[in-house]
Amino acid sequence: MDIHLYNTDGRESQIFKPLQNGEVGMYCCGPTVYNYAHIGNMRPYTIQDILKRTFTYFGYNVSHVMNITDVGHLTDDGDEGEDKMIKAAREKGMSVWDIARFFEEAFWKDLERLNISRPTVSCRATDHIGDMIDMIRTLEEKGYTYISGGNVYFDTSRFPEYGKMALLDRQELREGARVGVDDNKRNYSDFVLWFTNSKFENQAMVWDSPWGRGYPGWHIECSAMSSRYLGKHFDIHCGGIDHIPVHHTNEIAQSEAANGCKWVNYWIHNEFILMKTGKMSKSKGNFLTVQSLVDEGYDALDYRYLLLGGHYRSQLVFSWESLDAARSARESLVRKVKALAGEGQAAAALAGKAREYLASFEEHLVDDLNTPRCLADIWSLLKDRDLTSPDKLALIYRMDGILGLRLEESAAQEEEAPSIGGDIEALIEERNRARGEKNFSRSDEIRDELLARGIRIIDTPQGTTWEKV
RNA sequence: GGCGCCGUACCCAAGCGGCUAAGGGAGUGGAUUGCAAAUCCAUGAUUCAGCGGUUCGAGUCCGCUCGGCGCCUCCA
Repeated sequence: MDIHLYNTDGRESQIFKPLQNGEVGMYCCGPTVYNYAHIGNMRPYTIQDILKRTFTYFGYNVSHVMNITDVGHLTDDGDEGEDKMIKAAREKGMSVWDIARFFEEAFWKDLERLNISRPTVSCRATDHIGDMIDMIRTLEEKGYTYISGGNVYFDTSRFPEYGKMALLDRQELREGARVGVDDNKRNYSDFVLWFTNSKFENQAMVWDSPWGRGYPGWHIECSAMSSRYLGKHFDIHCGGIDHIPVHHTNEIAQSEAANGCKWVNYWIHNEFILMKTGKMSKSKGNFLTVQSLVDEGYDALDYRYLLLGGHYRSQLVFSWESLDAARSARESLVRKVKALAGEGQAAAALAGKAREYLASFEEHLVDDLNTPRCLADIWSLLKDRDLTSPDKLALIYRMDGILGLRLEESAAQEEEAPSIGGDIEALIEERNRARGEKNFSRSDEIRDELLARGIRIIDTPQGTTWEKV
């Protein structure tokens, strides 16, 4: 089945053609580990997870590489400001190395809670300084660099295709609109490959290099590490839409200049999650973490559902109301799946109308990952009276293999009795006795009491059960 | 100033030239229930910000107006 993806390079939907039959190499920009990742950061990882599952579903072998940026970068725009890692380290009273590991662990935990599968390879920038130095040397040998003010710069005027993917030539950039102009640069768009001349003090992470002791510029890691793990030319590069004009533009320039060939075939960029007050960003402080949603009583998967409810290339404004709606929908799905599972096993094979539903789902999936439609397919098949329960279960389990809402797992989960300082069963028995005697004030009293302790009573024709609120 | 995106029911959100404008949440009515919860059934835009235009046919293409947002070297 053809997989259609919107390629930023060309700004059109294209049929995915792998470089090697049955193989996909994808590189995804990973986290900068000086703080917790926020829920906006989780959108790219979620959609990349969907993309990867889609390829796997259709039989591809996926090599998924993600970097961990654990080298310090700057708090301010341009070459001003304090190193973020050092700032965090000072504030937490930890070393920069410990800070990096601490937030990296927190990141993996968030991915796990959102049911995002781990990349095939995750690579730390600090483990690949040698690769970066090698690449800078190659660029230097080929004449793409110059040294100015103690730092090594990439000379963008030597790379005629600079900014092609980002369509920068169409824009009249307002130089210095937000950022101080670096007088050491020959061209406005030039960028640092290697710093030896730090503008801030106490740089904690430094390495020896042919240009002196220092540290890498912030674009080179992705070029060096992707080439190492995926080769000089690979299929897909993913990231947030904000990376298009600078980070990815610079990555393309230095990679293609160094490698002497086309670097990436498909660029997949996700739009932003916004707060009502505007963009969510670490430096603005108006961000929410996965943990903060959990603290508010939500399941991380409620957020995954919320993300899947919108298309990845559209902005999505986060609100508690929409998270509530996502939670209601997800919990309802789990209940329905649970009910179906109670009726028997999933069908071993799909036939007739069930196949039509699967076909529809697949069609929506390969249409640039139209997850809102995929969710709609699930809801439609649930309501279809012509499908048997085993068919529905089989379909849902299969579809959830892509959507990753852990429906099977959640439905199979036995409710764990919270400790309420008493025996739930005994109270339920007492209540049913009261109901039998039509003593409803007593039975309602017991129900309210249990509800206050987090247990909701459910009367069914088959008897009384309970669930955690 | 330049580049780009968006405006679809009470809310979120698909649809991107052609059957009756997906789906979810909330609401309402009914069935069920001692009452609830859950579940099931029913119910929702003669209409897609506004105004023009192109077309046999337009949320869907073009222009203008109004409103919102993002980017222009920290950023997913």
